[in-house]
Amino acid sequence: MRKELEKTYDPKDIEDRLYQKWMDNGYFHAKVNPDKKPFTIVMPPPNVTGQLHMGHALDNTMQDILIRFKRMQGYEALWQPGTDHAAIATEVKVTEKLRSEGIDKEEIGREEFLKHAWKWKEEYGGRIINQLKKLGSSADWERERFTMDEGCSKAVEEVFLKLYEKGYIYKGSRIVNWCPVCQTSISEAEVEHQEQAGHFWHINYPIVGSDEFVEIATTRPETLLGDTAVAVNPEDERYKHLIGKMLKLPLTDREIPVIADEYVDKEFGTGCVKITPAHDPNDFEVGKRHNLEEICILNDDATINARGGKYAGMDRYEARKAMVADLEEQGLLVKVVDHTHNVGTHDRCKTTVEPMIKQQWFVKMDEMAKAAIEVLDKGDLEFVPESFDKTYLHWLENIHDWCISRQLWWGHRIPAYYCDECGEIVVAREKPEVCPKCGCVHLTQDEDTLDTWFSSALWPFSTLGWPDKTPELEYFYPTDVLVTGYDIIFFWVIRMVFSALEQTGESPFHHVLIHGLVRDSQGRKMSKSLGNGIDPLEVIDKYGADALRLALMTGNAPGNDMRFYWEKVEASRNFANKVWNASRFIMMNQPESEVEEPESFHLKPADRWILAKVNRLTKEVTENMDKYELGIAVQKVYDFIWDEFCDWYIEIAKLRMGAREDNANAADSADCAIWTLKTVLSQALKLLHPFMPFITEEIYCTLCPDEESIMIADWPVYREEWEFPVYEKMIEMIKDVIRGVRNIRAEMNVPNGRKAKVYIVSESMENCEYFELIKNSFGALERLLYASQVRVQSSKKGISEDAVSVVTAGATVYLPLEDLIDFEKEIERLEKEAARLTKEIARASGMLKNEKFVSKAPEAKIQEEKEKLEKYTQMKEQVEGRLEQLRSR
RNA sequence: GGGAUCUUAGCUCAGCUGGGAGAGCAUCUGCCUUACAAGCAGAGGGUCACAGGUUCGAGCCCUGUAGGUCCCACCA
Repeated sequence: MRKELEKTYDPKDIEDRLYQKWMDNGYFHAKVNPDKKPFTIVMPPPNVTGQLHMGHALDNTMQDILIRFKRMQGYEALWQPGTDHAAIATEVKVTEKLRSEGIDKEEIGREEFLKHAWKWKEEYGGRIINQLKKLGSSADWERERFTMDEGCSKAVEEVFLKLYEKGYIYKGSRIVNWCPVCQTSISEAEVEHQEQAGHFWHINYPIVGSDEFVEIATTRPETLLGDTAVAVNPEDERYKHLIGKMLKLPLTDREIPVIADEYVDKEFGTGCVKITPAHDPNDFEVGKRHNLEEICILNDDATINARGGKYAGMDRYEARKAMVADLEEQGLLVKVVDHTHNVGTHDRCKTTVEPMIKQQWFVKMDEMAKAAIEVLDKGDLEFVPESFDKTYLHWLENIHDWCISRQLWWGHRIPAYYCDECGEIVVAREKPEVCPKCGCVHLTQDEDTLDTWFSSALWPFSTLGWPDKTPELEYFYPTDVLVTGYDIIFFWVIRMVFSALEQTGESPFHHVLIHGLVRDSQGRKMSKSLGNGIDPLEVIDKYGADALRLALMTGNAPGNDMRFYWEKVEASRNFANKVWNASRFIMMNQPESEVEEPESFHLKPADRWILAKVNRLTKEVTENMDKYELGIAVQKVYDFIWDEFCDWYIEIAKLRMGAREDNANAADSADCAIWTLKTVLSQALKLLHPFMPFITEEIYCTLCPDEESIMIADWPVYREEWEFPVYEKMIEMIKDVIRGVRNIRAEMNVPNGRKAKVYIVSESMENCEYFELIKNSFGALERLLYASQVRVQSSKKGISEDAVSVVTAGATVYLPLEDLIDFEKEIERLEKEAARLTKEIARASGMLKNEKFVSKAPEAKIQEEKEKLEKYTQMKEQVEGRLEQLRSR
């Protein structure tokens, strides 16, 4: 059956239709199948409220490529998808939406708010999933999960309970990072350090019972209100005498002691540090060591609280201003010095975080971190590229306990209950009927929810049914590879690893394939505020999903950032069109009846050459896929299809098609070409399919109407019987001749219409028993050489001297272009060529004369150089001979 | 302060275990050659940041220097 394709490839015509077909046929669905080996990837769950951005596009393209590749290789390939409830992100959005409707979150209360949030989730949660589908993602949507669905919530509870029982989860009053805008605690990973220009305020604290002062320097003068000591280094001679003395704390009626602590750096600042245990993590530690009072002076919104006296109610910066003014008035402000320092900000809202003492829930990290370090050391977990090992290890080696409670409503509520009577804490799945301690029936659940990453940390196994021992968990877990950006190694990768090790005893994945960021064309991060983001859907709409995918995959190595260029997408679209048209050509030449596989001895050298090429390509692509070198793999397919298959083989085949009617031999040659075209194309399409799923599917199914889908076709394998070194060499020789002739004609500005005779003088070719085959396989070789006639002979007998000559490795070619030839120029050109060859010969012979090279280099390398030397020597002889001839005219 | 990474053609980037510098875009010259002008055939263009070292041989390995980017870090 012969089918036609449209002249230009239009992705819009096919993408949605094919995606629907794949869905309808259930190709994406993976099931437990003991006859196959499993291959599993869990999709990093995008935020339910999210919109597809370039980062998603890159991340999911990579995963889809791997999944499609493995599926074709015969694995039971599961790509487990889902979405994340994204605690703060969603809560902020829902709150904003309600506010725009005039609804106040606090007024309606928790339950009402959650109803709205769920409604929002139902409404927008599917959006990003549909966008992922546009990209061609072959995830198993039947298994789509949500971090707050029943199963995942059960896993969260289970883990919380287990860790609590083990003592790994505890509640404590500790310094946490507090976001005054979001009004919640956040973890260390969520704090972004930003360098900011600030000041050092030098303030005099009067020494009680003396006229003297102690000068301290601070970047946050407002915290003075919470000072409970001033510390100096015990070795600091300047201040030794002050230790134990009391100071009058300015602007207050309190007195605070001077204490000695190693923490103080003598060299920095004035060497005296004000200690505010309630608002600084270091001071907190100092305070613990010296039993200092912790005076919290801030409200949750970072206004000064009642402890702040006259400053109470002011915002922290307002208070700072007022206090500095007052200090100045009292003559206690010594000086103000410019000072840039790092300020912790909340990564979501960029608000400066305020360290505060709060009752929060923490996960004890030391033991689990140790296990996570070991698993990498043992090699059960590998980063690609390896350099991210250090990032991972460094974080784990310096890890602090993880603050997991959030003062939010949208999320997994902490399964802890407090007895209203005796205050007993009960951690349990269900609210207890009575307090186990005092028997009181009034218990209240903890108001807080869990960090969103607490649930995503369980994603690789919670989605497969854990804590139940499901067949899926048994079969698909641990997963094979996790694909994600380097920016979330801390947030997610690490937490998945230690959670999985703790709960399942295994690393959740064997490999972590890390990619970089997609930046704009100027190298800036794409961001909403800059408005420089490119919407992947717009790209897909304009150029097709395949073009976007290819653009994201080419010219980029694992772990590296990349820039987005429309030109790159355009180039990818052009490639799609190239593939499309090559296929169109083949289909146009498809005879009515199917062409049988020819007897192998019928195959012409060019056929064997391209088979050998596609065979080698298969091997190389597979190897690179296995190494996660997706960029290299697809580049190879691209080069093969464009430079070898289209530019050479199709051109050769064209000529043979044209000659079909001439005789039986020509018809046979044409049949061989058709079979080869089809065979090579379909193999190349398979290799390309993971990268460009739509176009390859459309062509494949048109080309092979009996095939159901390329998605479920077998991944090609390397075939010993497709090695044809002799023919390959031959074709490369002819290609040299053709390129040489084209080159010279272009240089001489010979119009294509002007045909010349071409004499190929070559002993190796003329004597070659296969030469007739070569001529056959190129069909009318004349065409490729713009020749009126092509002759091959072993000597230059009978060739006019007034000819241009081209010396190639295997032959010398003469083009009698008498009227065009400029002998001066011709001599000049040949002299240049001779000089070049002389250099090459010197290089090769130099190497070969070097005893150390000969004795140390591998045999193959030596052989290679010997062959080169021989080749160039021969070529130079030819050039010299020709020069002599021309000079003696 | 620690660490990672980068510096290759005008631009953006590849270059896998060391063995004669590549691609895309851009530029220049010819071509509407009946699959494709989203195309075809050619051309020009690079001391691979710099300085040492290892090696028969270095874009690649080692050391240092300079510059850029990123991450981590409790110096008030």
